[in-house]
Formats: sequence, C-alpha cells, structure tokens
Amino acid sequence: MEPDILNLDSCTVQEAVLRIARFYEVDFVTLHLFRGGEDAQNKPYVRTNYPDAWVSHYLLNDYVRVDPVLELAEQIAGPFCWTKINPRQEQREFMETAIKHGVRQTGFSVRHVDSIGRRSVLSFNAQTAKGGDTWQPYIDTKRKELISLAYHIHLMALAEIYDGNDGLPQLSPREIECLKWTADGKAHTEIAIILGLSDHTVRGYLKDARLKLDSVSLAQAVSKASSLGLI
Amino acid sequence: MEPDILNLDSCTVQEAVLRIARFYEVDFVTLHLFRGGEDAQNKPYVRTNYPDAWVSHYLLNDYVRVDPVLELAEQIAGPFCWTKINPRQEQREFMETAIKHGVRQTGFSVRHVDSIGRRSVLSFNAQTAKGGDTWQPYIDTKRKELISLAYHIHLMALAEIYDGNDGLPQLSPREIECLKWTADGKAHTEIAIILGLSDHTVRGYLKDARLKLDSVSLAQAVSKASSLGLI
DNA sequence: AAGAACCCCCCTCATTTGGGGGGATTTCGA
DNA sequence: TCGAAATCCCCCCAAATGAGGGGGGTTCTT
Repeated sequence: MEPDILNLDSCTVQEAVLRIARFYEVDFVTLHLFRGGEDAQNKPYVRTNYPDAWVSHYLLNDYVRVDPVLELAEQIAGPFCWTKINPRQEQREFMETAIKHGVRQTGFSVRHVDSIGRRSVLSFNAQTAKGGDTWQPYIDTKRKELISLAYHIHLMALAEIYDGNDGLPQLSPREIECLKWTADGKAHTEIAIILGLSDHTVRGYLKDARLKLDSVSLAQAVSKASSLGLI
Repeated sequence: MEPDILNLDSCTVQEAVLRIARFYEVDFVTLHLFRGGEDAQNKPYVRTNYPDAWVSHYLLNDYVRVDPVLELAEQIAGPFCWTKINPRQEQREFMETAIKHGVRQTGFSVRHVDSIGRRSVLSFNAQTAKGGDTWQPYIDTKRKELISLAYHIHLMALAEIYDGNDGLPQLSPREIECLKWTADGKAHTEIAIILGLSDHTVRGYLKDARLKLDSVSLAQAVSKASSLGLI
C-alpha cells in the first residue's frame, strides 16, 4: 500500500524520514514513537529532519509534554490537519517558538497504535498546504496510503529499537499454549493431560515462559503475556 | 448530552426505542447489543420497532451474520449513513427482502464499544433522509448527541440484561488492590506489607476475588480481571 | 559440524496457594 | 433498625508452585 518507490526496507528510520519528506514534497517529517511502560511520555523515540537547533531545544525543554500535535494525535483516529489544533496559551508559545526555529506554518500528522498500545505519530510539515487552505483534501485522498505508511515506519522503528525483533518476549508455541491454559485456570497436571505431555514437561514450559516474561509468579506471567497480546 | 426530553431513565429499552423513533422522527429504531464471549455474534440482544414479521424473519434466518449495517458498524467509528454500505450479493438480497418487509429506504447507525469490547449498534430507518440525499449532513450536526445516545442506551441495555448492574463481578476496592499487586508479581506476604495488613487478610481478599471471578487460581483470576478491565 | 532453539522427561525442597472453616467491626442503604 | 457488604483478623491441611538441579532428543541454520 505504501509507495514502493520509497523502498523503505533495509534503510534506517532516519533515512526513511528523509525519503518520506522528499517523496511527499514537504520540508520536514518527524516520527515520534511512544513505547509503553513508565517512560511512555518521557522518552519517546524520535527521528526527524527538523533543524538541530529546534530538535535540541524541543528535547531540552521537554516539549513532548506540550506539543499540541502529539496531544491531538491522542484524540484523532486517522490522519489529521494541524488546523484542527486548538492550542492553550502554553501551546501557543510553543508554536511561536517553533516558527522562530524554522518550523513551517502548516502540517498534518497520522498516528498508529499497535496491539499493545505503543504509539507512533508521523508528522509532515511544510510552508503551504497541498490541497488548498488546509491539508485536509490532500490527506483525504491519501488516507489509506498514510495510514499504511505510519504502520510501516512504526514497525521499522520498533525493529531498530529492539534489534530486529518486535521487542516482545519470544515465547515458543508450547509455552504460549501452556500459558493460555493456565490463564484459563488449568493446573499443570490438567494441562499435561490436555496436551498429552508429562506434567514435568508442562512445568518446564511454564517455568521458561515465566523466566522469559521476567515474572516471579504464574499470575504475573499471565498478566504480562495478556497485556502484551501474547496469549 | 442526550435530549433530556426523552427521559430515558426508568423505562425499558424497548420503550426507549419507541421514544427515540418518535423524537428523531424516523420510522424504525433498532438496538443490537453484542456481548462478549462465544455467543458474541450468535445471539445479540435486540430491541426494535420493526414489524414483527421482519424481526422474526431476520432472527430465523440468522441475518445478524449478513446484515451489512452491522458489518459496516465494525469498521466505522461514529455515526454513519447507510449509503456508505457497499453490499455483497448476499447482502443485496438481504436488503431487497428487508424492503419487502417494510424496512425503509434510508438509514444511519451509530456504534458504541465499551471498555470490555461489548458493542451496541443503534440504527435509524426512515423513508427519506433528513439532510438531503443522505443523512450525512444531519448526523454531522447531531454527531455528539448520537454518540451520547448510543452510550446511554448501551448502558440501559446492559442494566436490563444484568438486572441493574453492569454485568461485571463487583470486586471491592481492597480486592482489586490485592489483585493488582498479584498481577504485578507480589506474593500475599509482600502485599500485606505494602498495604499494611495481615497476610491472612490479604489471602482473604484474594480468595474472595477469586471466588467472585469464578476462578480456580490466582492466575485465572488475574487473567479474567484484566480482560474485564477490572484491574 | 556446531550451535541454537525448540521439545521432552526427571528430581528435590521450601514456600505459596486453594479450600475449608471461624470471627469482629463499620458503613450504608432499605 | 435491620441486613448486606465491606473491611479486617485468625486457623488448618493438602496440593500446587518456584527455584534449583539433571538428562535426553530433533530440526534448522550457519
């Protein structure tokens, strides 16, 4: 679905950002990726071609907490034009500062949320909107393409962060099977009968699953696995 | 948010359906509520003022699996006009049959999904669209009202189904607290320290929570509670 | 041909949990 | 003011679990 011409495979996310900016003929493209956990809002993974001065100013001032684009992205499903932003005072100041640092007047963003709640916001920024006064007509026609693009760059960023895999513990099929039955209230002896294994084997699988999930109890392992969508 | 004039409190869902139809000046109003679990698609809770013949025909032929309105409602967030339907052959036949049974030409629906995935679809059906060729302009102006209405009737239907409460096991605050810590890998002795209770007490709470959740193990209880959104 | 990643089985031991009781007090709505 | 529900506490015992070990085997990739 995404433009193959971009050939995003086998390149870094930073490189992808540059190619996307060139392909869509905008000045700046930015990816924010918020991983789950306590640092969800604190330390997003960011790739952008904004001027260095703006990037460092943004990071040093913890603007990720202020940025109205990111705030709005939490509320809107699908691509949206920045004209939809209704800034508070604090955010108005942020936007003025941004302009001073070379950020352009118009933009749009598209958000992607994966199955375990990790969020990407891919933002496009340019001097003038392609599509009239706002980007809306433009992004309406490109809607599916943009959604697909956001999805792909999300996966690319995850692969980069987690060194090729998706950052989830790699449970073996048997481990998953045993965990599912455990979540269903079955004891290892029952699971052994269900799966036709020795109960020692089942306990072994559950132990390995527990260790992979960095858990001290089956209850915690089940909780983690289900919140990670593994079972 | 919803029109207070409807005074939907303290009336049955069936009565609410009639009042809604009168208030919005449409011929027919239908509520489909899909509860979770294995019978999610099989046996929805339905309240409608469609003619009896159509209702029985619909139910007997298991049309809930065919109905293009319900299918589309899975894909669209917010109210949508039935003109957005792009029927397959099977669905075209369904729609012809519907018309023969007195179903009108135009309509719109709004879906609500609650925190544990139970879905309501509230559908409006009339001879002609209020708002021009389609309902779209009309439902755009009524958007928030319709979303709120869908939410309220969803709760009403749940209350009717589950006899006043929302169908979720009623865990006490302490039970929830203990379950959360358990999901976090804490043993009852640790939880007792954290909460400043006797470990006997904590075990008592966890036992009660387990029983309320109809579970045989803490792992199962945690799994259920988290899938029900209770922790 | 070696290593990795599964898959399968076995053992012991201390601790935790499930399942069953029993209470006491407070709070809150009917 | 009665009862129900929540909160807190205690007991026992059998079974399950966690935490450590120890073996094998296949299959696939490198």
